[in-house]
Amino acid sequence: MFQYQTHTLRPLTTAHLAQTMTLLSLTVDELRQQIDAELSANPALELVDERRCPMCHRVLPKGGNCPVCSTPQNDQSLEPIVYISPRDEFYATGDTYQDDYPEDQFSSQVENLAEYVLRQVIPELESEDHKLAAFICSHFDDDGLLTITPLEVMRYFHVPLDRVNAVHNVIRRADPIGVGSCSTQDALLIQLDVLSETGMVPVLARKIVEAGITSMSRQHYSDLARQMGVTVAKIAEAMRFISDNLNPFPARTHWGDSQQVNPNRGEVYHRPDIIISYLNNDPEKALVVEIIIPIGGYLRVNPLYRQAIKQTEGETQEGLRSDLDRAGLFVKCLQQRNHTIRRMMQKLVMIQRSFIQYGEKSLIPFTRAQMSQDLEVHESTVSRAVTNKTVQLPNGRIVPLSMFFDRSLNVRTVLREIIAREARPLSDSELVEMLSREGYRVARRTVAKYRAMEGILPAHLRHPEPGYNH
DNA sequence: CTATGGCACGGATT
DNA sequence: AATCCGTGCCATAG
Repeated sequence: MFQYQTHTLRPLTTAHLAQTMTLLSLTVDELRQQIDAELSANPALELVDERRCPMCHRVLPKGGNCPVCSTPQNDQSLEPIVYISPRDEFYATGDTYQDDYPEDQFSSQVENLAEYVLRQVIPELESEDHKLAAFICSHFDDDGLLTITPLEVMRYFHVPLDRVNAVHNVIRRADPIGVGSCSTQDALLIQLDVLSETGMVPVLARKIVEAGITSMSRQHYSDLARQMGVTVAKIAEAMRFISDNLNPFPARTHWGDSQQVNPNRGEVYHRPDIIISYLNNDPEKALVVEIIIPIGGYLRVNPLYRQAIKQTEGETQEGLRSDLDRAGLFVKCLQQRNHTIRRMMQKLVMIQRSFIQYGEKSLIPFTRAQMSQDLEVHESTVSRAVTNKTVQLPNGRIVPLSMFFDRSLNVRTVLREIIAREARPLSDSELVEMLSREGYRVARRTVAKYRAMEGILPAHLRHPEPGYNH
């Protein structure tokens, strides 16, 4: 946890840097925590409940749009509009954020998942088990897996392990099935259990999951085949079932209702830190980039406080001044953070416009290092600004910001397309040929790696029969 | 003999 | 300084 040195009187430049860097790397949720903490700790800091139009900076009427800018001018310029957007509501999938439970009961990021699961299981449990359930639910990680063990829960509450396990099992069968499992393997097993209650589950699928989570994820089909004593094709079939019906990370399917059709990695389901859209929703128009700060209104140093300081003396004044300095520093750091991100997004959006508009195929390989040169900041600054942040694209997808810096995503996408429309299974070396024809020069070995990344089987295991072809 | 995966190396990236 | 990524070489399966 981030803590202030309690009595730094003047904002040293090192403190500046340290804090700005810290703030820079925070996601909206974490930033929210920081701001809340700072607000309650420091009386000199004030949250002004007033919004200004991001375009023209006029004060907005409550809940309304800017009378001047709400219908943006017929702006033909494609220059992206980048602005800081103060908002505190939950907007990820358009639904409103509900909070039936006191906020600080759970930790920030998985708060909604925790509540969602808890709400389901509460009715099924005896009331003395509620606290167990709440405790377990508050220890989900981002993927919906448990960060603690049942044993720890047992020790914490001094209750029999059986009871913990009973509660635990109820939770794991709740909606994102497998949520709260201790490992990906556990999650898969529970999902198999639940599935087998309703429909058919290939025996082989279960055996694979039980046996080799490691060789499974790396697609060692032949190893598995030998181990199980069946043909490789059978294994492939079972794996298909697994990847179609099971999910090792329960939380990920659940929040992605908009696009469940993307089993490939890359999707993230948190509230985004940045939202990109088209002006007037028109793909021909400029891009609008909102950088979210998780408060309504804006922060400033309380002017009354500044006056009060002049009327006091001695010790009290020292105390007040320290608060004042800290508040000023905080606001300044926040501004700096926003400024850096704003500049970065401005650049990024201009470079990756085609990616945003036309999809992964058009992603231009671009590194953080190049970005840092363009922006004339240190590489680590860019790095911090990028990691852990997520972006909502105009089509509604929420992806990690780091995707904008993926060196091979475009090639992988083209590769996927080639394979999708291939008439017969092409070997890796043939794929190299196809790719180079489209202008992508990669080694044979690399194609194999990309295939693995995309979860595509090797040529001799791809069905030549009428599956799907365009 | 061909296709593919493992290991490891070097250079780029973070 | 640590990590990631593309690639070459070699072993193995078919």
